[in-house]
Amino acid sequence: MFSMAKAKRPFGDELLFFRALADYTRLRLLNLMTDGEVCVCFFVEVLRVNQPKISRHLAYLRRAGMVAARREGKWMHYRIVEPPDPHAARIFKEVRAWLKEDALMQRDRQRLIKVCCAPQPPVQLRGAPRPANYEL
Amino acid sequence: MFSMAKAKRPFGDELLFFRALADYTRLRLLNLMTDGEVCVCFFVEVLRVNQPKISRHLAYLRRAGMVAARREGKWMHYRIVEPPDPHAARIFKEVRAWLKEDALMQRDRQRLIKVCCAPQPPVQLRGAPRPANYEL
DNA sequence: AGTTCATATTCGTTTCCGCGAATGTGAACT
DNA sequence: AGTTCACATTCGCGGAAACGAATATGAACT
Repeated sequence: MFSMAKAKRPFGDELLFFRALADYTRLRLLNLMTDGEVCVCFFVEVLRVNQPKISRHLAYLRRAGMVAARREGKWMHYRIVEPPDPHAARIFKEVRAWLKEDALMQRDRQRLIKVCCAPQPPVQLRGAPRPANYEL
Repeated sequence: MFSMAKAKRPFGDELLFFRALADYTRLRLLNLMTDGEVCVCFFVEVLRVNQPKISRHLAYLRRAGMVAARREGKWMHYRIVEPPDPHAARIFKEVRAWLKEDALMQRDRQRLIKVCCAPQPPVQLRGAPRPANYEL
């Protein structure tokens, strides 16, 4: 499954891994998942990015073996998973630690908390399942 | 100098870093420098890639703060340098360890040794300064 | 059955990146 | 001065990646 990508180009696994990290939107998505799984609708609301773009980038991250999805009725929750390769896993962990210190990324996470815990959530999020660790 | 890239895009440093790693030729170049500095002419010979392409990718790596150059007469030697950011430095170190285990990368390094230590070097390399740690 | 809502995918366009070819630069010579 | 050699940069082109808009899928309802 992870080695399937090797067929396309030489050095497929490593390239797929680094290319997944070489995009601002994808880094923002990973950052929002640092404290647990998050529903797609929250990504759209917090990042103020249209929904197809979010879904496309999440699919990219899933192909790279960095996230996994879980269904809950109509909603999809995405969470970070550890890459099978030990080198990739160590790098990935350090990347997330890097993101955690970045000022822009911190603002994104604060906005996620704000949206989740608001007493009156935005219209688009009525009844949406809140991310883990952000229950009221 | 390193923060200059931030002006272009948000999250400039991190993106520049990961994009530098998201190319097969650049990974090969980094891999060949694992044991010390290497002259440009050896990159061309070992990777069998035309010279402007090598120079362009080396310039990219230098902009990303991953390599530094040293003049020696007509020749230019490139070496790996530690990125200033501690997170980037740790990731970078782990990346090189990853490359070191890859089969294709090992073949590249063996070819570098072969070219350097050949009793009769190829015509293009007559008199070229050999890389560090590969003296006859 | 149909409808709605959340998400995924396809489509066509644009934008960006890497490429080869040609040219430029700068050092070491005659 | 000019020439040669090693490397850097510029140029225009082709392919890949990201985009917005439209459409498809799939689950939970009436």
